[in-house]
Amino acid sequence: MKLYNTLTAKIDDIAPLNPPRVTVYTCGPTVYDYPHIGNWFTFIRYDLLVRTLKAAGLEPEWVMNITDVGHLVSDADEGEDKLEKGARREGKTAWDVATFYANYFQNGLRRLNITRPAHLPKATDHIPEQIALVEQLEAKGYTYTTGDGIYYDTSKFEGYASFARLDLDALQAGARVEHNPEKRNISDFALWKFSPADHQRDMEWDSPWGKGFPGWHLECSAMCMKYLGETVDIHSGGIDHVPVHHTNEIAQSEAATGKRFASYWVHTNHVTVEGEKISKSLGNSITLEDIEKKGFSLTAFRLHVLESHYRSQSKFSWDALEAAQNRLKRWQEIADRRWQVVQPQHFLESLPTGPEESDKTEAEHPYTKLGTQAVAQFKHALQNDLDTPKALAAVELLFAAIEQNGMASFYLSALTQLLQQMQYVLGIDLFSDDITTAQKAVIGQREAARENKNWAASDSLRDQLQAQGIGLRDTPQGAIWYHL
RNA sequence: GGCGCCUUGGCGGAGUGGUUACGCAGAGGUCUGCAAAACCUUUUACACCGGUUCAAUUCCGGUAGGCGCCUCCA
Repeated sequence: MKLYNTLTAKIDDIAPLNPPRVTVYTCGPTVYDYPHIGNWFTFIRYDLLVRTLKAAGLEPEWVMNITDVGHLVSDADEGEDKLEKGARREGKTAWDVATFYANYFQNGLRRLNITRPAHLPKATDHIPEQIALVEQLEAKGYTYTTGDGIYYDTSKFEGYASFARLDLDALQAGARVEHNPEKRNISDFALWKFSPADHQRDMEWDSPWGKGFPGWHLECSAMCMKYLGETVDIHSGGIDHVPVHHTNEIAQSEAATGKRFASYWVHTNHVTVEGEKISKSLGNSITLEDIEKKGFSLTAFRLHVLESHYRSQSKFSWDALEAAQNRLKRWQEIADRRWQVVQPQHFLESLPTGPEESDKTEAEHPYTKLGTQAVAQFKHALQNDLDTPKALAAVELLFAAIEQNGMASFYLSALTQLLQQMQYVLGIDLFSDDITTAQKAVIGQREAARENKNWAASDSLRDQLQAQGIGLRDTPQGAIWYHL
């Protein structure tokens, strides 16, 4: 299994600390509003990562946090807490907002067939752990106090800039936002923020430094280490987290433990809509409900996500989603043909005959090999940095052969294997049930009616099946059915 | 202003120093009782300008355009 590692800036072989166990931490959602498709792109891709690790014979233990406090409007710890802001907008408390959107998020995981992580810890359930981490950092001299909180002194952590390859001096010169003037370095960030004097927060806790709430970066370090140990194998998140959030997580965690925080860092790129990034202010935050409202299935959406590589900046458009839905429909029809094996005459003729060639059976036939190749290519593509577009091309390789040559018996094993892989690794289930004996009988009757050119009877039988959700198409080899 | 990425045919999207990616859509044709498919064909695809090379879409340099992060955001 190979993955691009932000830490080393190259594609690395995954070697977990304690194989076959592999620990995976993902930065989850901040539950202050409905997630948009960009968020879901990310979570589908991490689901893919976990499923692929499993398919590679590893035993992933996946933890995804839920941020329900402390994520300020700016990632650099300025501005208002998103939860408190959301609460004001909706006329609820921050606690209500967090609960509502956390539930919505977990529902979304189910709807999109995203593997449920082993743990989905909430920041508000881990305040003591976070306070303990700040105390550790304080004891080691990494912190200082300002009027509004306890800050981390990034100049004390050697190599702070190296993970994201930051140019701190340039950052200083280019800063466009007003920062807390008490900060010693522009990159310093809050570990613990004091509650404001002028109003009462919904969420606040006592701490050795006074009443307040934890900084956003702190929760991930604390929960990751609590559930997965001081060194996690794979840490993942959106690409936007590289320069600030993950850089700060590394600084906090490694300063506290003196150990490497994560061996592999995996980042997904963002998706654009109409060539622009998704943002609340641009009003292009499409939700799952919007997708369903337009008549698209969430499976089609999932397939669309998998049609691009996770590290490329992908594009979302309704046309592209429609293309994915059409493709999915075609695939479902091919999957149905698992039940309709017909040995095409031209294959039988092309098979070698004669006693001296009796070993050269179907297995060596080029058409049979094609199926084996497709399965191999599929697996290889995914285990090589999650190359889903290439994996989908492998699926097409076999599916096109079936469409062109017919559903011959020697495609059956490859088809079944690919359908299993798609269900297991891609999370797209194309397995369908066979039609009933009665339905098969109807098809037989219709064939007979057609023989007799009794078109009225033939059409009525076809309508009868259509009402049961079975479509037919006539071919020279007979009728092929599919689920509508 | 700083840092980074990208530019492939109508759309989406891989990949490669010389051989069809793939999907969706469009056009023409074959087949067809109807329907639905299927099959075949199809528009000089790799931003532009140089360079390296026997050969570049694929490597190097530059130009133009787009995008992302530093600020709402995965």
